[in-house]
Amino acid sequence: MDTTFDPKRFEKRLYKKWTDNKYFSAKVNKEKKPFTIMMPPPNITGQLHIGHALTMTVQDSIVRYKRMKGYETLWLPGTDHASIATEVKIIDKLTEEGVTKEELGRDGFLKRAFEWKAQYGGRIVEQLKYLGSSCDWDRLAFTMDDNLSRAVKETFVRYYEKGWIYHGARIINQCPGCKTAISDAEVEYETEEGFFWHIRYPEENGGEGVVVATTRPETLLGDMAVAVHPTDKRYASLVGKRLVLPLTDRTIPVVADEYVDSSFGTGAVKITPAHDPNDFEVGLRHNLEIMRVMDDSGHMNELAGKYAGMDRYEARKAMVADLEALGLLVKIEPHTHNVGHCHRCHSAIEPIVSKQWFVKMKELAQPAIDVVKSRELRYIPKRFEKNYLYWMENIRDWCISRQLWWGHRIPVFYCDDCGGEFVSRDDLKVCPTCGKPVRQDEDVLDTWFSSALWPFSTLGWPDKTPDLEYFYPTDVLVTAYDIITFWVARMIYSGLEFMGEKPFKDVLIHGLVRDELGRKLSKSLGNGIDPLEVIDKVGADVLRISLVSGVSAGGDIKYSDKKQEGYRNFMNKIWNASRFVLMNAEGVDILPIEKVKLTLADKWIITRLNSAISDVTKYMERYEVGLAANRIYDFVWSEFCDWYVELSKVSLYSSDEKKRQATLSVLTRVLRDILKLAHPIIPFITAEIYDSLPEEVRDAEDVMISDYPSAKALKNRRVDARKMEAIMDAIKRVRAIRAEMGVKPSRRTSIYLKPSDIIGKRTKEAGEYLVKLASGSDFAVVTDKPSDCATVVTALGEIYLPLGELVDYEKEIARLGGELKTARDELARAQGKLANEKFVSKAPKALVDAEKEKVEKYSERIALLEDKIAEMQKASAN
RNA sequence: GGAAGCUUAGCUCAGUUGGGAGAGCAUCUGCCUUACAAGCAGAGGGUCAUAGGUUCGAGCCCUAUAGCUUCCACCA
Repeated sequence: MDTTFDPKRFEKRLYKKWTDNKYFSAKVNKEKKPFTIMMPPPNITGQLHIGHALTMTVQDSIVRYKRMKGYETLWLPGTDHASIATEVKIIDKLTEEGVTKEELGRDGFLKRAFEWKAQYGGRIVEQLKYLGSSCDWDRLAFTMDDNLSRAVKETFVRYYEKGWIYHGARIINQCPGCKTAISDAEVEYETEEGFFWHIRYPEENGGEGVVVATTRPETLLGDMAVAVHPTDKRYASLVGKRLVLPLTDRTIPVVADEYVDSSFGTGAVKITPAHDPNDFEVGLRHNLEIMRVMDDSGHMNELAGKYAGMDRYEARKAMVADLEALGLLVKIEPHTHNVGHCHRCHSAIEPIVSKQWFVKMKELAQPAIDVVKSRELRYIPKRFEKNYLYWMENIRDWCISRQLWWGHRIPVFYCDDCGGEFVSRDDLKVCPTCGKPVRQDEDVLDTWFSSALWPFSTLGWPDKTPDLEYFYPTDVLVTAYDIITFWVARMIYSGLEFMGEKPFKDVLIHGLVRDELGRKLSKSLGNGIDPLEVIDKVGADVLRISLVSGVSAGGDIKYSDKKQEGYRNFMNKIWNASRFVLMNAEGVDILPIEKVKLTLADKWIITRLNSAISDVTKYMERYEVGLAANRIYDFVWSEFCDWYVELSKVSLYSSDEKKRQATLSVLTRVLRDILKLAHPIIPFITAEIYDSLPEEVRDAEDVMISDYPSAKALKNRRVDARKMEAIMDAIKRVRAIRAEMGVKPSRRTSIYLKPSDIIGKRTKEAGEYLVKLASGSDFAVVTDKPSDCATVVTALGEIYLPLGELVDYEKEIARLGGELKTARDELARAQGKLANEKFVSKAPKALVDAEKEKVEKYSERIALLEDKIAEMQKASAN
């Protein structure tokens, strides 16, 4: 093995081995319980970013863990066509080439889109492989694959037949940039500094009329009324009268409607049913006509008179100027308000009345609410349920049609001849009624319409397949919180509706990746992190554990170079510790640890390993991958490397072959279990080292298909472990006092021990460890303190170090004085507690006993320290 | 306007039936001790946001306040 860890030497090779051997593939296997995760399909818009790396690492860690735990584990990968997002990207590219999508035509455009998919979809797959993702590549899915498209049509038809899909004119969010309708969920609101234009609408008969305040004067041309509150005295006399609509020759009525807030603006609102959702409702109540004055791209249409053809902002400017010239512009007031923007292209969205396809949500939503309320389907952490339920309970009908080309075309066919409208699973060419040619609806479906079906469409639905039977419902859905309403909710009601069963048992929500300053990572901020660059520099394992280590349910994680460096060092630590073990184990027959005579240190590390295994297992069962990673880090570094490897050198460098063999058996066994424990999180380095383990401890062809360690497999040796801990306490205290006294490490000294009861007969063994780890030259058990010695009071007993001239009496007295003070404080504290009757009567007995023990212990210690100090004072006087 | 989360060492964060505050990084001191200087040993550093309450006992439970973050709603 090389002296430093270099992931480039093995990551690709190992991944190839895993896929060649089909370790990732899952089949229906009645002997085993299934464990299934559907990968949230990344959009084929580009490449994976650091957020993907996080979510994929969490999923892969869970999946690898479950696989080692003996489940038939399916992690099903795929990509999403991402209708609008991808179409925008492709159009950008076409624009660079100087081509429009219209010039290409629908078929030409789709050809380009599939080429795009091949390129970017392929790249995403490559990236997932670099990360180490153990997904079943034979099942790689794409939302526009034939079978998934079939599922989409099936769904549409079934909804339609139930009367849950309708075609109607409603106010939708029009994105002038993407030139399509978008759903409510795709609108992002931002606070902007704008203006309130106060405009006078004179009375028909020449009266003053009313002043309305608006933030969008360009919609004035579509005004059909002015509304005031029914109880507003200021305008009571005007209700029912007609006003002249400025810049036009139309007149409009004043209506009274509860919707108006008298205290806001001027208390009079212009009503534009075609361009505002609230106004649309008001219009319905007052039987107003709908007059749409803007087209899909945000330009004024032919009904806008002289403003026709102008962009909405251009028209706004022109109209404001004209109003001013007419003396109808009363004032302009600065006004901050929220403006909706397109989630994709960031254009200000325009509410516009339009005929679109909708899904009725009320009935679909109810079971999806119930299943979460009853905790049959759980969010982890729970607090996200509240968000979800609020959204579901207030859900509005879902606008599913998009004026795009890339996506699933709406399976509705029109016959212009007889006026028939047909919904069909198959593509119709002619009208079923009159036999004339039909045309298909031009629009495509919202991209989430297909991803809503992901948990079962990928398993063969609408056919009843063995896969569906076995793997559905899936076990856990892992995703970030920003996608709950878009996607998670839609999968839940779709699963309940079509499968009659929830699509997953748990939803594990993690946060977003942020930089050191807590900012979102983005290209525009320049703080983006490219996962591939990180992998190239430090390897996939480092990236994985760096990401996962900050993850705690639902919280965001911060990524920094420091963190990355820390875990790079950790990998190196594992690498070198393994190197140490394997070098020493060469040529030695390794035995099962049950069959060898164990040292105190051996027994100690086994109890610690046991504890680590049970903690890590507990965390993994709860999907707390971050905590599992931390626990592994602590065990490997602080317990295994810092202590056990050092302690083991006593045996390894001894001439006792049996002892050597025993300790090497423990070293290799513990190392093996470390590799297994850590494998789900850092798969590459663990697999690479596992392959080099001695045959005797390797229990599988590859660590990824080996059994996960079990705490039950190891017998605990608590009593001896406690002896070892006393020795370790002594080592630490000796080291500390040497450092404090400025004793050079090169200066070894004798170590004399006046043992306490805890160590029993094993003082010789204790001495070996002390000499090795606490810079000793030799060791002896004594009953009295030799002269010119510093005293160290430890759990193991009193230790004397002959430091002769280095013993500074004054310093020693001060140091012991300090220890004395702490001991007295502790005593006082324990006595105080015991003096409290209520504590003694109410606290658990074990606790009270512990306090009593403390009183004894500290009393003894105080007496001892007082003695020592007195001795010192005597010695210094001489 | 509604809701949620966060506030613990200089920084990033752990702390899960309430029983003496932890890690990593940073800082300081000393070490090339034959796995590792990407390392080892030692040290300093915290009225656990503030104010109350419950309890024998609160970082943890309850109430209020402040600051930060996010989500939802969208009053022209």
